[in-house]
Amino acid sequence: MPEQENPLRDQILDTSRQLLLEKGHASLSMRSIAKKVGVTATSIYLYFENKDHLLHTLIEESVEELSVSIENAVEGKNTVPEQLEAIIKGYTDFAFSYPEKYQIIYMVRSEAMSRYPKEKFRKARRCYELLVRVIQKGVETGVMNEEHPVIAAYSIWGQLHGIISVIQNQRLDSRINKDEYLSRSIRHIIDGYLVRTKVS
Amino acid sequence: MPEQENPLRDQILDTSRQLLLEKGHASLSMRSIAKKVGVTATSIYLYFENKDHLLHTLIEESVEELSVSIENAVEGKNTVPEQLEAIIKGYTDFAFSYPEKYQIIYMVRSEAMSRYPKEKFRKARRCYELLVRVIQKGVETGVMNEEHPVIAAYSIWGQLHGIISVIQNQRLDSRINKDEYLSRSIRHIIDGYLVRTKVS
Amino acid sequence: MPEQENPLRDQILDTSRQLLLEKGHASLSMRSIAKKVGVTATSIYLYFENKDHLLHTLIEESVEELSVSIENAVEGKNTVPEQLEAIIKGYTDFAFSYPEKYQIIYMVRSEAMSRYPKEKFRKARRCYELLVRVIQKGVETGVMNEEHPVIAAYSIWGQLHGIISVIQNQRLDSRINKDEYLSRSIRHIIDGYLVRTKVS
Amino acid sequence: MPEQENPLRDQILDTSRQLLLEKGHASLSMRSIAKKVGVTATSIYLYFENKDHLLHTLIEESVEELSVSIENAVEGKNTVPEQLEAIIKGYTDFAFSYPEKYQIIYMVRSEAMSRYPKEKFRKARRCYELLVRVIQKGVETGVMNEEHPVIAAYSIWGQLHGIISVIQNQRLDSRINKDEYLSRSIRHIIDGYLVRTKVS
DNA sequence: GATGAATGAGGATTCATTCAT
DNA sequence: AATGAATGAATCCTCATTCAT
Repeated sequence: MPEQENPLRDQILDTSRQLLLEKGHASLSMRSIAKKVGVTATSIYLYFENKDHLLHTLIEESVEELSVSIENAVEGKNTVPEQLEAIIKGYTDFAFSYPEKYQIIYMVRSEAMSRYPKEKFRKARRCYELLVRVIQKGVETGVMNEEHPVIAAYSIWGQLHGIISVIQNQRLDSRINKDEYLSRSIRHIIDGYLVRTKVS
Repeated sequence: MPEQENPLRDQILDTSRQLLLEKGHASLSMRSIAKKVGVTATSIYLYFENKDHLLHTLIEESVEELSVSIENAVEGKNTVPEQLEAIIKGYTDFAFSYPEKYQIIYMVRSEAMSRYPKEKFRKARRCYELLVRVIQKGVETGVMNEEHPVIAAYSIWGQLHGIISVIQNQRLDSRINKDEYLSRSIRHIIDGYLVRTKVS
Repeated sequence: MPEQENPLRDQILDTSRQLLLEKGHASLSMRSIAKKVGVTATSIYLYFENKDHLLHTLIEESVEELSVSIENAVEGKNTVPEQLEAIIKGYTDFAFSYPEKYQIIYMVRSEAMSRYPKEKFRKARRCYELLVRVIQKGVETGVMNEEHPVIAAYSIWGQLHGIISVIQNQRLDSRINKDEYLSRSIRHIIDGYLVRTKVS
Repeated sequence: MPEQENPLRDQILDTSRQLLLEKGHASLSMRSIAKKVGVTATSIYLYFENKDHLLHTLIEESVEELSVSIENAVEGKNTVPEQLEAIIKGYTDFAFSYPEKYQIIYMVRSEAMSRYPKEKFRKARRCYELLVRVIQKGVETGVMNEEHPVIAAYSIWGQLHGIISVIQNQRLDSRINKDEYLSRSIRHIIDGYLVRTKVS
């Protein structure tokens, strides 16, 4: 049951994402979306009950796509380090392939989020669970040493999101190459969790 | 040129911070600030050219205080691991002691930041330089192994900010204790940078 | 030319009346009617040229039914007091049996009425004429004493409508029983017109 | 403590009343008021918190003035019939001297009234109480015969309002003279309550 | 220093209506 | 006979800002 495809609906979503990234969510108005799409503001209400619903759809779709990206990345990987790297790669690939979608997940937080239906949060939790399972397996196989895999999962996610934020919010020193920053940061994050074998 | 001290000016800034944290930046209006302060909206313009300038002052002051917090924390620490921990402690202490100030540094990004005078960014860089120097010393003394200390400094900062964001944006799983999450995450971050001696 | 009977048309009228009473005429929109009926707003335009025409039809039908109610009530009554009471009973019975229809006759005045075709007013006059004739007969038989029966008829009608309005607009003191208020008021109205025989 | 006099505030109220009478309350918008007054819609909000407050002020002022009109009219009258006639005169004089104010009391009912602060209703009750007392005195002195003076008061008021409505809503037959209609109707209303002495 | 009055632009949303299908 | 898509005008209201005082 694919969300009933509709070109204008999709265009509204795309444009919203674009404006959200360009101008920030404070400047995202129904009017501005409509103007950029080339329709009347009224038309948006044919596809979305109100602004909140539009924003929620935006979030929901992004969360869904992020989950898929991670799940695809991890598929076929067998060892824990490989799986961990894959999850991280799936996450960062999505973040940089679709920065507007990635940022929406966090950006619209304060206002719209407070009215975000609780049940939809659960969907978002899907990818954490994948990460938790990998960590648990890591503990079992001895490559990790975590008392609380759930906490560890949230730690990894937090660190990763922090790194991505620094890049996407343009807070990185201009002399630093973004890719190098990203890969080195990831290396350090992973290093913080893998039990290192003796350096003979 | 000491910032011309003025009680009303300070009150405006304080109230702005408070409202920013309480209601979110979307609800921060000149009127609401004025109302809470107990003056006319017009009065704010006697101290700040416009809303942007007010927000920029808010950011600037927060950045300054954060720097001081970090510098104080590191004072008197001699070894690199101690200094590193102190910097992180100074950073997180500030973040959780003055969440409204901490969040302002990042919160107001999208809108006001685009108009934030570039020169002021440099002030913010002061604390990174402190961190960079510690890392350099770590490399020299052999407890760290970083090709590019500047990148490493930005990595640590990014990771830390990510962890704090997760907590402050209320995205942490409700079953997880915040303090435990923070301390464990910090442990992992540091672990990712310190060369570990043999586990015999 | 019987009003072309059509189930959807009737349903639109019924629903409009219902909404008018439930939500008040300010909330009566073509959309809300359509939604409740279960059709598109566009469909209403197949049966009514526009909102005004719809409202006018509503008024017209109500006026017609009110007339019938009065005429039925008076049928078979022979004496003037009996006929007068019957007319009043027919009027009030209609008002309280079909409050939505009764109120429509007066409610929609301000806006729609100004555009209400004058000729349709004449239909409404039918029941006054009945009342006028009864009063004339009352004068002839000596139970009444009116120089201008037409004026008297409008007086009775005005008073009656006032009483009903007080009840239906919920302006009656909550301690007063509605039925008692109505019957006592009617008694007083009639008393004001009947020549009273000596109180020996 | 006179309502702080302000010319623009008064003009807004006057214009609102005028528009309310001319176009009906469905067409009364903040914009239309502002336009007619010659200011921006925003300016209205300097004097009234919102549209409801404006309407409530309108109602309140009218109720107050009506009360005063009635109280003034009855002053100095000593006998019950005189007092009764005076109350009615005070009521109708107000209704026809300031039709826009009179109609506001009833017109804005459905929507704005539901949000009308309950306490303000009590003020409106003041004039009923005056009427009730007169009726009680009438019963005591034997010129009236009412079991329930309160009900009788509401009856008189209802009848009176009905008569006035017929005139003001332009529902009177064009052949009938308004003043004659009014005076004759009042005569009949009063006749319905006074115990008539024997017609010898 | 501070205010009160005013504005113009813009916010989300709702409405009656039209038109092609 | 009915619909779905679209519109333009209108709704209330909020905002940052200005200006004379």
